[in-house]
Amino acid sequence: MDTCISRLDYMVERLKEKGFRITPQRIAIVEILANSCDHPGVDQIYREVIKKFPTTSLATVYKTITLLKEIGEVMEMGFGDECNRYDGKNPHPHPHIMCVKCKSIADPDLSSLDEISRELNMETGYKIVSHRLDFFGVCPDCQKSSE
Amino acid sequence: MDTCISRLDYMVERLKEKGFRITPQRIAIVEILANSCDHPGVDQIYREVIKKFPTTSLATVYKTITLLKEIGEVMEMGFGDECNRYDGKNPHPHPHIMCVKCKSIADPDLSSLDEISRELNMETGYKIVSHRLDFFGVCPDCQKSSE
DNA sequence: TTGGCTGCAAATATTTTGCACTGGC
DNA sequence: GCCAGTGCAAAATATTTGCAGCCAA
Repeated sequence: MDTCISRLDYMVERLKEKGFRITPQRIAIVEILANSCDHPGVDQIYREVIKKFPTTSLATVYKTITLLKEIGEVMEMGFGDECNRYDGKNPHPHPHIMCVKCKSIADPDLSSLDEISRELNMETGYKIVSHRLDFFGVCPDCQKSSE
Repeated sequence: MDTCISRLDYMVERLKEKGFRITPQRIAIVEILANSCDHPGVDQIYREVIKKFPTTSLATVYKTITLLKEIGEVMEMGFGDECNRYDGKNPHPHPHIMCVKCKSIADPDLSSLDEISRELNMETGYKIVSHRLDFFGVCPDCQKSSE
């Protein structure tokens, strides 16, 4: 069942069933997105990929990410300032917390967001399709090192 | 008192007290940011400004917005996809709701966000300095017109 | 008067696109 | 073998910067 296959395998499966070809470059990119907990940016993914496939171009990274976004298996996190960051482990809206110093991003546990969406729907008449909730702060490590 | 002066006057005052010069272009840009409810983007501001001062350059608009961001009187809303949008009426974190069709942005009423921040602080050890909560949906008007 | 501000153009950064070649299926 | 995918370079987009002249204080 679904629960038995890895996120990597699941994403590759999704690509296949949508009729997209499975290339080594795509596997490498999907693998990075599926396995890294640090919500990598494009260039981080790129640097990682060229370790395995040195001729890979940045364009391919962009194209693959765009593809994965379109089939809903990667979520773009929209931090326009720096380059974008991506979540391939959990591509559905959920809260993030970013350290303003080291730029690390973690996934805190916070419930009751869906409830807020529903409340908002009733209140405003909008048909809510998505949301984002991001916190910005200083992580415990950076608080220590700045003393 | 503070409560008696307009947001425009307040922002101009803030620029003065920080030692920045008050130029006609700056007043025009601040006025747009202080008075428009539609959370304008850079080019919308630009097009508005050149109605009054046709020689104004895009660079000046960017510089002024950057300046206002730095003194905390304008909040950047970080919708990286399209160009950025800005809130000059209320530059402090508060929920937004954007229509994915017409790109309009409104300010819904939602309380209890500060509470969530505090909860998060305790839970994660981060020192929260800011947050953003944005909803994406289809506004009532666009729901009608797509039927 | 004078140094910050403006406006122009060039530079930068990021992402997208055109196209010939390659390789997954 | 066919055509989607790749890699390169060029283009498109958004924003920043350098600098000469100007004007708010």
